[in-house]
Amino acid sequence: MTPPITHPIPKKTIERLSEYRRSLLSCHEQGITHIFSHILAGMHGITAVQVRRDLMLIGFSSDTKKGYDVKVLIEFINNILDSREVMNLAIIGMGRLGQAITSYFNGKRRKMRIVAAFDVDPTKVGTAIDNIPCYHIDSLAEVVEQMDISIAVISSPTSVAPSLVVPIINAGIKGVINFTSAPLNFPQGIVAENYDITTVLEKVAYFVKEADENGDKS
Amino acid sequence: MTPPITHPIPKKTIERLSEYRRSLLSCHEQGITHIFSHILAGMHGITAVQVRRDLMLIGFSSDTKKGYDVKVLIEFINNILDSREVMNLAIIGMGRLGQAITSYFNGKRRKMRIVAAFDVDPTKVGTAIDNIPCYHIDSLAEVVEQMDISIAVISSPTSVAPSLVVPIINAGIKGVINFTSAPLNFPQGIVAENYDITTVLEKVAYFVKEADENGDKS
DNA sequence: GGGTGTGAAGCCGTTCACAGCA
DNA sequence: TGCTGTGAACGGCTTCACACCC
Repeated sequence: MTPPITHPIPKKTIERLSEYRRSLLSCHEQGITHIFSHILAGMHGITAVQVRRDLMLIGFSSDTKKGYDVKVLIEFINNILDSREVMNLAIIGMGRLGQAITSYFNGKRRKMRIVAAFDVDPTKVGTAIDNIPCYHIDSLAEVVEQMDISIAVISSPTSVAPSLVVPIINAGIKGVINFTSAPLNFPQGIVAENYDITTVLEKVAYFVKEADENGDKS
Repeated sequence: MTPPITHPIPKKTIERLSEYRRSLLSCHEQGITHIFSHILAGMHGITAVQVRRDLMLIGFSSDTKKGYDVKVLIEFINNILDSREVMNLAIIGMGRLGQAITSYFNGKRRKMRIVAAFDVDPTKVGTAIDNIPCYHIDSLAEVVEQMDISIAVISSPTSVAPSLVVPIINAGIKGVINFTSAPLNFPQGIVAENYDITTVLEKVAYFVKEADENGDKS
């Protein structure tokens, strides 16, 4: 049932599919069986055309004019986004941010699971936090190999983040999400996303300031 | 010294300015006084042209050909990004994510400060966590008014996030960063950024899967 | 009429290519 | 020569406009 995959799906569309899916799941739980493009769009503050275009890009179309079948669409998005096998993730840095991410995330998706944490704190190493076993960072390569981990989430202090790059590469990690403020460069072949919380705060602050100074029309 | 501000600066450029600034500050600490565009670019995994274009857009240019003067450039970016007065922020949801954000952020920037937290947990309300006083969410409007808070960071459980929208609007908040998975719609006039951690994880997972299935050239 | 699917146009951000300057 | 500044080309994403279908 996986669509033949025509041509590459844009990054932005992938992001929105992930968001659509969450809304659709929540609709499904509420017993909603069909949904119009403009309703789905409204939930996300975007236009109906945008939604329809995204669905077109993934090759989805509804046969009926009563809106999209929620259950069918969820399945379709699952087929696009989810990997066949469960994808295993590791958290590097099991401080408050690491724990927050773990508890926000685990259990939410069937095809992704945070299976290991890494830290240097001797009070954490060797224990399990929120049911996630915590290892010393030095054993990254072995554990990644043993547990078949493909993605690493960096939630360590910013200062130690740069020193993680080489170990992560050597461990054979395929994807990285970096939540620290240190911009990290990984070689071609590793999917990396820098997701710096400080930057968002500063960005919002800037546009608030701008709105205040200028266009704040009555 | 604030530049006359020609025409609106793109969102993406603002994000990068925030990132450049952090790198420049770290260069400055190390005693580096001048930096070439291609060096700065390399730190962020982008091209030198991109850096120069960004600086062009904010009206910065170097008189010397020995690279950009680090200190001068930092000051220039400060003038763009920072507000004149300190901007006060509130955290809504003082769980692990809220605490993590607070400790990651506070003290980092002179012109932004997290000054209050809101929660419903009676063991938290009335106390101070990491030196941030914690109030009950019901007193949002009063505290926002009293403390002159303009930005709210939502780090509550996803399930309660939708119920925060109206109180936030009524409290007169000007900017919102939403870290939950619930897409929130705020009216025109409020700067809002949805910053969903789950989406990033799913996005990276997708592109890892894609790289695995297709182009993984030797 | 109210909704969907989609070519074509438009917009925005990045990259190219090159002029100018020490 | 090596770096900066920038008009122009390019490419990706969004929006317009409209055909089609219940």
